[in-house]
Amino acid sequence: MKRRTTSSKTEILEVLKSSGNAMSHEMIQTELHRKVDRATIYRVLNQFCEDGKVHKIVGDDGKQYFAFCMNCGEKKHVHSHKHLHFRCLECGKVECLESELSLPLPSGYIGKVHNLLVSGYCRECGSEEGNNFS
Amino acid sequence: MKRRTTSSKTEILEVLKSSGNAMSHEMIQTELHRKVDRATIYRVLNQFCEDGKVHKIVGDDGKQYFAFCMNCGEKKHVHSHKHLHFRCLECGKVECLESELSLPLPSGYIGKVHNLLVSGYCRECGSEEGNNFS
DNA sequence: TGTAATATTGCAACCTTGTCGCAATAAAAG
DNA sequence: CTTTTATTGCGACAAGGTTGCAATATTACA
Repeated sequence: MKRRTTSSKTEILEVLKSSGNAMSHEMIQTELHRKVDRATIYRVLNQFCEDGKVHKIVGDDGKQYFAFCMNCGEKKHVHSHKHLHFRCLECGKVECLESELSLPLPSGYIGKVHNLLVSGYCRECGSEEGNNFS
Repeated sequence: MKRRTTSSKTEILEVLKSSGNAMSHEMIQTELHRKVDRATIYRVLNQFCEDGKVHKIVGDDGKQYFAFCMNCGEKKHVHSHKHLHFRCLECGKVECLESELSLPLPSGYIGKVHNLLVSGYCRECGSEEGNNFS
């Protein structure tokens, strides 16, 4: 299966890049100028994942989020997205945090995929008037 | 809403306790002797979560898993399940790991819920003949 | 440039997970 | 034993994601 360059792919990647955050299929759809089918968006995103252009994180809301990931997208250590993610319960933003964590597994265990997410309130949403989360 | 003790509740909690792992609704259902409705299982599990008897972790498969959590279930620091989880891609087991991690958030960020999961191959599945994961 | 091969798209259909409303049932209090 | 009301089972539903298929668009190659 040789890949072909299409406008869907370039536009979706562009949206992810310029956003800088991890985005759900829905977020991407609303950012696209053209109307692109749901199935197509997923197919494109899964291709990007395979190719290591993008990585996926599953939220505690059960949804899939995809990120171009400024921190590690350029580097070549594809498929080792061992960093923490943060999802804001207020504004919905999902971002990659820089922190490279060490995750001690029991001996004999082999870790393949990392899904590390904290949800809560980001700086903007946590400091808003009226909000009093702790 | 005062809670009532029912056989569904006691049996489901018993299954979770004796398993020791985090279980999906489906895993629980197959362990129950009696037939209990899917909706009931979810309602019971969500009650347990509210009461701090059990905690929930969302897998990178998008499914919800519930654990009695031997490590912290007895202690009183309810709702602070900041530990790592491991899901085996081969046998499906989901377990709570002991490790208490420190998760550095950017300043101003407020973490509420932790969903920390590594998936891969557990000791038994990783060492089986024929398997050559790396 | 024109044509064939095939990757991609849109659409509809489908599956799974999880939730909800409602009537029937069962636990608890008196 | 009766009343109150939490719980259950059933069916229906919504959302997220995947798949099959025919139509379309890219690419390679003559």
